[in-house]
Amino acid sequence: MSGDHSHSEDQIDGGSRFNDSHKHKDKYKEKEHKHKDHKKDKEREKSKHGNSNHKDSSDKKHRDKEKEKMKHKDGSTDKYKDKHKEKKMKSIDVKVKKENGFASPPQVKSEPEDGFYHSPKNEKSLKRERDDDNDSEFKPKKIKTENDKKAKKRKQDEDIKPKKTKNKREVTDGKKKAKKEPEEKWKWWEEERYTDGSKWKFLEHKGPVFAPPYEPLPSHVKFYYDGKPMKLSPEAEEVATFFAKMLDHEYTTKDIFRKNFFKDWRKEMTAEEKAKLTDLKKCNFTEMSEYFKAQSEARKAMTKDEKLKIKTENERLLQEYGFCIMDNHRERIANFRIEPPGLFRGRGDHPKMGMLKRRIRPKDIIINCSKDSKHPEPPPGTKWKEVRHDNKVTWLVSWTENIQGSIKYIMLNPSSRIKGEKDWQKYETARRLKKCVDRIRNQYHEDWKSKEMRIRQRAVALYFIDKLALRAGNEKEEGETADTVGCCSLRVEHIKLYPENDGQEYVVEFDFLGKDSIRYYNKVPVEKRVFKNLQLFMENKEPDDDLFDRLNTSVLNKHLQELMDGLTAKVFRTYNASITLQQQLKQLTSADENIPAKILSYNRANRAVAILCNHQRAPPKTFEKSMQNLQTKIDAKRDQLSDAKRELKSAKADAKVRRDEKSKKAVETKKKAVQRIEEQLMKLEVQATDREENKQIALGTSKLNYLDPRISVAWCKKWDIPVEKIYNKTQREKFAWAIDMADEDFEF
DNA sequence: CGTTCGACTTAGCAGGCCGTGT
DNA sequence: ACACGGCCTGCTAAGTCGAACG
Repeated sequence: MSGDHSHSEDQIDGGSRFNDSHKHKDKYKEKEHKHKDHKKDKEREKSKHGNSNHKDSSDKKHRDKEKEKMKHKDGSTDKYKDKHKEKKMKSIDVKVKKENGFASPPQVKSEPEDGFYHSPKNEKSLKRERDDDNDSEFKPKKIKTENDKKAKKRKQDEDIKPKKTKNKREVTDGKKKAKKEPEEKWKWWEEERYTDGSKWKFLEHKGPVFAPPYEPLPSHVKFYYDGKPMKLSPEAEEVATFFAKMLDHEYTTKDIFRKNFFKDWRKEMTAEEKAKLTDLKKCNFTEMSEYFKAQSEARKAMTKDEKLKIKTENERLLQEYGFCIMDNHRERIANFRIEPPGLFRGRGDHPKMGMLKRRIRPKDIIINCSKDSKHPEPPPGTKWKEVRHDNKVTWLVSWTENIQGSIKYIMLNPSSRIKGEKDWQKYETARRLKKCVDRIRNQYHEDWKSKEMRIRQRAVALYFIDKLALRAGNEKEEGETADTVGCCSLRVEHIKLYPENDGQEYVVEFDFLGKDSIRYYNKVPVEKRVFKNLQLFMENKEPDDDLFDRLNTSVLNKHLQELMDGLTAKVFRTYNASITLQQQLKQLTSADENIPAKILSYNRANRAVAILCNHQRAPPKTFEKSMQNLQTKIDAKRDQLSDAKRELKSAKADAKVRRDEKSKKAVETKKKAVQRIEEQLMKLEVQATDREENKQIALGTSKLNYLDPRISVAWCKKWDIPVEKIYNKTQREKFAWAIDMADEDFEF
């Protein structure tokens, strides 16, 4: 390989990093078998580069070489700065007292003295506590005493009130920012947090909602084998319907999918079925498939009444099972329905696609709740696998899934206290990184020159994580999952080095499949020293060898932990995402623009982050069409505008002649009309731009997971933009803490 | 020490809900 | 009132990372 990498065509397309990853799958497929045994590779690598002696000598050689070339370098390139231009770079005393000198006053938190509150026994403090205490903006303290009162009161009368009814007004009067927060909303962020590692003191819930039982097909819907109708046993039939439902999907044509499916299907068959059904190709599911399509049509065609009935029933289920009581508050559960059985479809080229995801029964279920709560009842005649009372975890229900053998959980909604606190804490950690990132960057620049290979590798990897916002890249078990990588698991075949490319020096081309098999493609100029190191790391390796053979995520994170308390690889993503948003907003927002234009700016800032984090999406199927529609609207609006202008002109002329009040008024009216239309036109145009730029970029992920909401809230307040323009209802619920506490001066 | 497990966050997509424009 | 399409929500897979394990 090497020479002709098969990407030329990709590069053409506008230098875009965005390509349909799935289209490229085949390329990766070939490679797949090649790098079959990683562990071995790694070992081999190690011995290749030997320990001490070999390594040292080769390192040294390079070191010397680099030294001379290194001169002009080092000052991080402008490019780099561009990307990370922080405003406050000056701090010379990067060192500072910082991230450990927490003065955390482990104050005695007053524990409400009633029934289910028992005092924490082990008072080991949590990271989170340190974060907080350490952070100036973050002061639950003063509120403390007050909180205690509240806490007590909370516990007795308890606001276990049924859902939120209000809200409505807040939307309607949108503009004048919700003057009165409905006081029923619990502001957990003004209260103390647990310091003893417990996640709750009291937890009560109704358990999960199971998937509805299988309903056998009506007898007129037939399955055919080898052209002949065949009645299947209910078990086999159910699995057959899973396949039938996916029939128009491309993956039912894939070998692996079919093979996995057939194998698992046979396990559900009776002996006779098993004997008879030996070839998937002879199976005809089309009648079943048609039947399901008809069903779904029928569902769409239901009357209002029927739909309403379903809706009501769903609401009932939600009210009954969708909430729990945690520490005296009624909190929304994220996923209270157990995943129904079906055929597993992993993302990308997944070796297990098509396998049967089995039905979860009560005896698979572990319930977690407090001892003194009313325990959820298993369905009649069944038993839970276990009921436990572990308040060191946040989940309510768990079970083990059969495809990967991993554990699945039922947990709370993002709007819950328990998720919110964690989220808040995450951003506080990122803000602490901001305080010492210069120091850390200096350090890894230094480490590029280390005589130890492992340190250089660590330093280069960290540089990628920082500069490119790559994920950490844990190793994965081969054959269990799609072949995807992150930073630490990059292989030689995933990068190409160009001493010079398009007039730039030391360019690295990345091309690999990351999480969810989304392709990461990027060409970046790097510091010379990085480049040289990469050459060194790649020496004598095969394409499927690990690029960083002396590094893994655990080593890296251990190192990071030493640099800053709570620092891990993913904190860099959070930090860089948030700081980028803040900078971009500062840079792109202009005071004199109207609201739609400002929102475009916001979206562009958001987009910059999404691009940084490589958050892609498939272009919406209806993209072209909707673009066209929009264009049509714009054209119409243009016509309307010129009409209005013409009218204005004639009205003016008229007024000039007549000089009476009435015609003057008419002019004013027309003027207003023109203005209004201009505004509308502009709004449409902005919308078009926004949409076009957003074609294959997904903003949601960064908005939800990487951008400190307080930055957005502050921006809204500063420019008098209603938060509703930025966050929809769900998002506002999730970020209620930020909306409540950030003012326009908030600085990330 | 490396490996596995457990808990929790991050991710894109399908499908349907709902608001908009006619 | 209705059709259309955009966006929201639910879903669940796929990551990260620390701790337990052997």
